[in-house]
Amino acid sequence: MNDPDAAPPSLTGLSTYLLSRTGKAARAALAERLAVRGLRLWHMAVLAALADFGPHAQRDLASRLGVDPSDMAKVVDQLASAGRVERVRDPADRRRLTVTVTEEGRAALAELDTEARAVQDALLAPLAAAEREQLHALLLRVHLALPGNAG
Amino acid sequence: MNDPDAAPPSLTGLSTYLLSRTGKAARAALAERLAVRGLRLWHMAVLAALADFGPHAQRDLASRLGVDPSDMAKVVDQLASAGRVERVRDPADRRRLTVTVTEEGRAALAELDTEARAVQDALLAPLAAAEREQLHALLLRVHLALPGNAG
DNA sequence: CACATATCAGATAAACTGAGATCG
DNA sequence: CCGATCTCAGTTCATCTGATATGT
Repeated sequence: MNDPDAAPPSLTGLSTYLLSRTGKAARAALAERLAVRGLRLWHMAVLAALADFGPHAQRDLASRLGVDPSDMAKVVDQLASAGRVERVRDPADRRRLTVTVTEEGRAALAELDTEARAVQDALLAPLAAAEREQLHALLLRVHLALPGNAG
Repeated sequence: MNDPDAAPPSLTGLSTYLLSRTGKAARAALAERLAVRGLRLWHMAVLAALADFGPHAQRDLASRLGVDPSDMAKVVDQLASAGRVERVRDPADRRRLTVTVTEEGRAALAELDTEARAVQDALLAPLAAAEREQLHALLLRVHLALPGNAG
């Protein structure tokens, strides 16, 4: 009760504060795990987008993931250097670079997903399985309504 | 369905991703509102901690909110310049600065809370009232289990 | 002397901005 | 000529480190 590190009720009474805090903890925990492989969160996001939706122009990748095109250039460059994606000029529009995930990329994504599940299990440890599903369903609806995620 | 800006299911299937994304959106939306008053999120957090728990040594404020003491020095300094908190030397231990919220500070906090509620209403618009309470209860349990928030 | 507190200066990483090169 | 794509360089902001001054 008298925990000197307890958060202010004025803040914990706000769902947005809890979202912000738990989201930050989730991100930090996963980022730490990816760092030991020399990867960052955007690397995983790019691999996931390519695996789920197939090859993208670099511009479309940036748009889908909500990241700046100039930053996407660096991320894709790093993934290409590691052999996890391939970049080829689109013959139909030679401004565009078509990015494709490689087999190494798919394998890496599978491992990253395992890491993410482990982080999630740790984070959601206080919740029972049914509660986790509830939480996920609620979050999914909130996420879908975010600007730029229109369903 | 073919929305070119839809997020990858590999990611939206992870609750941690949804937490991270919605949390970021919540933080950004509130930060934008506070910015027009020349405030940032930490300012609100400090005011909330002082209002909820009474005066703190600056070091204890940093510890409670999980922010670096060197950064807390700046935040408190800005709040003091705006007359929202007061700093006095602790006579019992003259290394310590006891920080107290002023009436202006309390008034500001009330306004910030109104802003936060508005942001929250917008963010959680897709959910019914009972669902919002469910979400809040689940998040609260996850938050309490985070390292440094031991209850 | 060892430790704690507050503060300052600098490092680091993430996100954003602007400009240039290539191409449609 | 205008606009889109990719890329590089630089800015901004938050967070973290290190060092210093003061006090216990």
